[in-house]
Amino acid sequence: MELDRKYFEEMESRIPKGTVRTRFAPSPTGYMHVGNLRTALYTWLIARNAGGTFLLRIEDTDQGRLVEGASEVIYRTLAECGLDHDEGPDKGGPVGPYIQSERRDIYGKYAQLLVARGHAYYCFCEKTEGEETEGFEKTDDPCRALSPEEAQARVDAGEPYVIRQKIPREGSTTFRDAIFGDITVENKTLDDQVLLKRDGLPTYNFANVVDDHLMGITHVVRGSEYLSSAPKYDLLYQGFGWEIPVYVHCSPVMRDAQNKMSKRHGDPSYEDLKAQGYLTPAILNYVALLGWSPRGELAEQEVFSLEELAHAFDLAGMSKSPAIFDIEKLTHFNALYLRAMTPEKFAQTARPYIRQTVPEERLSAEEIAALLQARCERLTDIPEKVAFFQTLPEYDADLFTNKKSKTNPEIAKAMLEAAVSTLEALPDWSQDSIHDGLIALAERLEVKNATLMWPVRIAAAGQAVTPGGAVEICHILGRDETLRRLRFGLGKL
RNA sequence: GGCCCGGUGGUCAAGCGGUUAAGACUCCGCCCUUUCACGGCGGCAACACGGGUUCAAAUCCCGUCCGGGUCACCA
Repeated sequence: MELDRKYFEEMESRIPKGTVRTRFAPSPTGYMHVGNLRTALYTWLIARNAGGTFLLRIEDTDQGRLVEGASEVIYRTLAECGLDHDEGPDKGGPVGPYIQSERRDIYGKYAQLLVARGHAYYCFCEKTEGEETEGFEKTDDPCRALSPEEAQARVDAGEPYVIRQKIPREGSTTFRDAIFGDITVENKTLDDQVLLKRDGLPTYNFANVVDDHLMGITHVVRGSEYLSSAPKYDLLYQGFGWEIPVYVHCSPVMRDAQNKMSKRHGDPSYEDLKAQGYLTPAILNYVALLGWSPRGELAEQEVFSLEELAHAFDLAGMSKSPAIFDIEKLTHFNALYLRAMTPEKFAQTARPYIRQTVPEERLSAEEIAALLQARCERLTDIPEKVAFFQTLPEYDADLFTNKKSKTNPEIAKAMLEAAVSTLEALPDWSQDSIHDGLIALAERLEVKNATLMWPVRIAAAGQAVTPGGAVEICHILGRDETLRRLRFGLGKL
């Protein structure tokens, strides 16, 4: 079989040089789990930190696993997160196509090139079904010894075949990882992995090497589960005579000490987290720190915008050990981001959640939001917290008893009666006048503020714990509703 | 099982031969206060184990144990 020199020269000529190029190469499963997102983030950060190029490649090597709309999840997630790519299926670029299923013919040609270079061979053996897992000795594949002419003859005769990598039997291979350093393995522990399958499609490992090279990828970022196949990658690059990229193997994100995060275990995807009321920047911030930490001056900093991350990011800060995903810490970051919003922005964000349980427009979403900002960690906490504004909950009279506020049913009754007449007589219903009126009343009655405020708040809200105090709640409810609720409370005493 | 990687409080995580072993989350206490929260202050809690090397080891070496990954015509 003739090798088409021109083809390879043409492919080579398209490869951009002299800049950092990274790629995020997900399989379109329709599910972006947290580990995936983190890998995408690190990959993006490496490119942006160096002023390089970040590209997206979809690894959809068929295998019947096609999920409708799965690529859209990827595009949407990257866009929402601000991980913009410079090249990709939707953007084009010099080294396309960027979808593996559209690159099929490429792999076959390169597999043949590798055979010609003596680093791969045709194998005509029957498919092995992994039934010999017990025997550790890898018996040499007889096809490895076939002469090129013999192999070619059988191919020409239409015999089915795969193409396998020809791993040297002797010696060892040392590869370098940016995080793990130099790792050496004996070549004899490596197997002659299949490069091109019987159906002519490449295996994942082969497609990756070919694509990464042809796309000019300088930093291969991937999960540490690929660490053990890295020496085979090196041998492949060497076999082709290609420059070996920098490997960046990221340790996994775990759900607990022994299991990775997984859809199967019901661990949340990026979209799930958003649905649970988490903010995108908070998720990114948390996830970035799960496996990377800043050095030097920034070692104490925990809150990072994407821009700040892009500046601060360095490979030296990457962790070698797996990290357990802690939803509580994510929640903490989320609370931080919620509080850091401007009141206007927060109100806008919170409004739909408020309106879930407080549809009545008369009850100001802005005012309710103001009470909420320091008091919620997730947006989804909101509906339940504010429902009492819309509907007075059923409550028991013993709520009026509170030791610290020095109230009991008897005192509460007196306080509510006094509060009702004070509030009725207020010249206007501004927050200030409610506040001043009640404080003055407490003073006049010679009780501590809490003794008056507690029963008022309980009657106004119908529950022991509320966002905001008596004054704010009364103001939001309005005079009529407040008085109605206070009188109703009085009825219980 | 072979090979590879990892192991600092419950979790994330500084540390790079000499530190009272940072910081954050969680939890607990106190202050603030009109409940709760926010904020402030304080506290509990760690170098897996055993040998070396060294004046000196969480840091370097070896072994053990534990955990993970990988050994597919899956990605």
